[in-house]
Amino acid sequence: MASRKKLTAAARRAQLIQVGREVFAEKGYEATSVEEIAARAKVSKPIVYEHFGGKEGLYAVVVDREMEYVIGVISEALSEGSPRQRAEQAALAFLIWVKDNPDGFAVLTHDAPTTASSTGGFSSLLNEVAERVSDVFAQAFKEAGYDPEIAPIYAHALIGMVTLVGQWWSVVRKPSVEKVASHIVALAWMGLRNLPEKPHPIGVREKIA
Amino acid sequence: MASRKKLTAAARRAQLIQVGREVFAEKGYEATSVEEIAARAKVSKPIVYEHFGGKEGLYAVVVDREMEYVIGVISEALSEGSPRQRAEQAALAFLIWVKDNPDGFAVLTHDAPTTASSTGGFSSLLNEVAERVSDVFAQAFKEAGYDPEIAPIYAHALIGMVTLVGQWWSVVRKPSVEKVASHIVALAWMGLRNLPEKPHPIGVREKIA
DNA sequence: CCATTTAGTTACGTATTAGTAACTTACTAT
DNA sequence: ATAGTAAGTTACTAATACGTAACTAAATGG
Repeated sequence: MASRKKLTAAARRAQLIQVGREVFAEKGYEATSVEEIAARAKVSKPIVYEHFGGKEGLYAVVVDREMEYVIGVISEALSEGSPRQRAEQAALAFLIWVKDNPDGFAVLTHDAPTTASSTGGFSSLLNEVAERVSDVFAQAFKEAGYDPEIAPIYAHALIGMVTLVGQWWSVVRKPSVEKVASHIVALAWMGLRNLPEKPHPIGVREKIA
Repeated sequence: MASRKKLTAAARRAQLIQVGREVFAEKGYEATSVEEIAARAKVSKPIVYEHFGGKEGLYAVVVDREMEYVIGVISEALSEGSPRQRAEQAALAFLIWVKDNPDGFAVLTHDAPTTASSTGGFSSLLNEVAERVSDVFAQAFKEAGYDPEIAPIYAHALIGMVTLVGQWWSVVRKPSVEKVASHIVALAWMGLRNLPEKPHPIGVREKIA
């Protein structure tokens, strides 16, 4: 009875996706109720069913959008430049995405519904992102004539690195993403052994390699 | 009515912890019902309440045990040797834990309940592990006279790296943990830039650094 | 062998929530 | 204006799950 205005189907759909992403980000899939989404959109439950068929439907749409977006951003960042530049661009792109789109990031880090997991086995969708990046790596490894079996190790390592740092950063929000990205890339590129100037080594004792 | 035998309180408690860990590992906190836990333990629901007060109680116990264990293992691995040795030992210790205790690992990877999050903000408990490792790093950074503000970046990066690789590995289970650990450590220590012999660089083009 | 304790069970009460059926109100084009 | 349609609501069903009260069966010791 509050807001007596009506939206077009498209507009309401868009709004519901936004609100849904918000709530899924906050509570995760299982803990969110359709009713809460409806309430926050100032609309009644059946509307959600009208547009998305149900909870899973809306979730699927939200996830798909976010996945496509982040994969696109990373792929593009990875598409040209020297290897190091690619790494730098990709890391920065990912962190900027985390910064500008915390809800989407949260949705992908939370547990996926136990049932409808498309690429079964993984609990969080970011593993799926890692899988897709793995393919790119495997390709590169193959072309370079190296063992493609170990490509996933590196792909997952790098994604995992950026992901957990992103998660940490999205809570503390300091220092700047650029600074964080530079440190990450320094680590990934130079290794702990010989980090340049600003970024410093991990341990106290520096003797042996 | 099936199994007409009785266990001692301690034994039942131990069994319930084990079963609970199993189920929480499979479905995550929200999606598991105490009824299922009871059923799998071939026992009726109130027993669970008798022993742990409820779902959260059992979950808390399971999590606490697993946390203490993995933190202990990592701390010990980190306690002596050259910096590189420490890193190697820690990574290997972590991966071995993943290998030998996949359920515990899964529990810590899944979402924690939205309500009782002790160290609020984080969704998965492994972030908490990272936090505790951060402290160790910060200490080392401080003693070495470097900016301790950036220590968490490296700590989270390393843990994230090992975690996601562990998650991937716990699904494919190949190659051996030792091999995986060596690759990870090579990456962390040498960086992508100059990986030794076996581990090869990320990109195709090798010109510029 | 029987009494007391300890482990375990059945049966409920209450609450939440996914999903649906039937009805109503705002918009729009003739 | 008004007929028709698109958007939205109320009210309900069915299922699931947490938690508890009251009761029962097995072990243990005198």
